[in-house]
Amino acid sequence: MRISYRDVKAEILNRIRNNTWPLGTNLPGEIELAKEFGCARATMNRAMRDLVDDGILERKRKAGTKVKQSLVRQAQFSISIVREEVEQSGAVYSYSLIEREQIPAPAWLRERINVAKDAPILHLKCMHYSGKNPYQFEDRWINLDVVPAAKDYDFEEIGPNEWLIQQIPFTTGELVFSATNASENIARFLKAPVDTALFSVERTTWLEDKSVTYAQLYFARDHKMTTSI
Amino acid sequence: MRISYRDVKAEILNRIRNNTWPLGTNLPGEIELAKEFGCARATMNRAMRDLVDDGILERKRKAGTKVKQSLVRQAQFSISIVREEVEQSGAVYSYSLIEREQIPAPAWLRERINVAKDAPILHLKCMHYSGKNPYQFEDRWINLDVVPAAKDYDFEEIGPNEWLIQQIPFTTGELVFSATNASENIARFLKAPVDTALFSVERTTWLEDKSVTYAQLYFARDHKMTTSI
DNA sequence: AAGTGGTCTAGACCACATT
DNA sequence: ATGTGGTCTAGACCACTTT
Repeated sequence: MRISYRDVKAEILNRIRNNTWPLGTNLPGEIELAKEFGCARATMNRAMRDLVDDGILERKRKAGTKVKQSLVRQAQFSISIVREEVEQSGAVYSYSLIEREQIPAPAWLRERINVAKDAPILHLKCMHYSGKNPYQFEDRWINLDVVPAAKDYDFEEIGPNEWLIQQIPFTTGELVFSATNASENIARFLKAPVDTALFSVERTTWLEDKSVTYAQLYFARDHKMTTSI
Repeated sequence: MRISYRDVKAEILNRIRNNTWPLGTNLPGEIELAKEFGCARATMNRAMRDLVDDGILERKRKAGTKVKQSLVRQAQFSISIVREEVEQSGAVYSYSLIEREQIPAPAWLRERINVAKDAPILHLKCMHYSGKNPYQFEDRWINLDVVPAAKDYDFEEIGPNEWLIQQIPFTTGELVFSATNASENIARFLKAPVDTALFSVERTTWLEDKSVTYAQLYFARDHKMTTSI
């Protein structure tokens, strides 16, 4: 049988496991290994590139390939829109807009995202429900200089999260996960006692180099985010 | 100039952006597209496989390639060992073992991980520090049937997290992120008021189909976990 | 200047899923 | 049975890094 890049990956992992190639080892070059494994160089190359993605190997031109000193696992999870999150759990999703105001960018926001002084900002507060239970409280700020269409959209039916993804799907961003004690206000919306520990996410989004939106998301008590590694 | 798979990716993304290929569209086959783009089929293939990894396209043999209906972004972050996390922030890492006991697996643990009744378990409590500040409290349970070597290791110098990665680097597992109100006990260790919202992680680890370890990790108050997408 | 990985090509055959 | 993606090969040239 021909050698598959999967076979090559498996064998390389084996050699690392059984200490033929301990952590930190420099491996032979692609051409040499390909010859030893009896496969084409392209096959060896794909296997090794895959292992770089998996966080197992490091490669540098001229320097060669080595086994990473510490094998950090790559955890991965997908960020979907809230509605899909809820519906995937089998519950009925509903949404409600709490507040909508257009204001100049406050100072604290200008420290977080790159907007001009007095740039027009749309500030929205809304709730997402899973069945009858509160699921997430969303506090969102949209840069109207970048997304002027938001000015004319009422956000009564569709949440800003879902609307924005439809409008400008190709953005980069940052996610910050943390834990927050529920304020009186948020506690009321999420039907939890004040000071309850809430899982929260801050999300910042850019389009090219322009700041699109900043959002603080507070999940209902006991919310868990799971990922396999 | 020759067409690179990066060029192909960029152009495909452009066509999705400008609605040449709206969400959900079925794309032409590889051979046809490769001809149109003026590149080899292998190049087109690599570009498209990359876009599948990026969560943009879906491919099925015979059925063909289509733009995903909803573009869920893949957030990725690497799980390193605590010491490296701390040292990467520029602080000095230190560690201390609080408690070490060997007991039969309690019932609640047997519900979480797959261990035999009365299987010997090593239970460890420890603290990780960033400089003089508490960084993480770790409550860990190790299955001695799978990792018998832990029986003879004292964990005074090296934490179970780091030790386990050295011993059995190739494991699979699950991570569960949540927020917890600090118990009296944990609050003391993390030098935070009782009920402070703490970012916490549960980690379950398997080797093949055998349960290796279960850990509850509580980070110091205001801890943030960041990832770019 | 030289060595190593990065990528492209053209062609071939395989594997899976649908018809 | 057929069409589409999945992968392997052999060969070539390029690009980055270090010497």
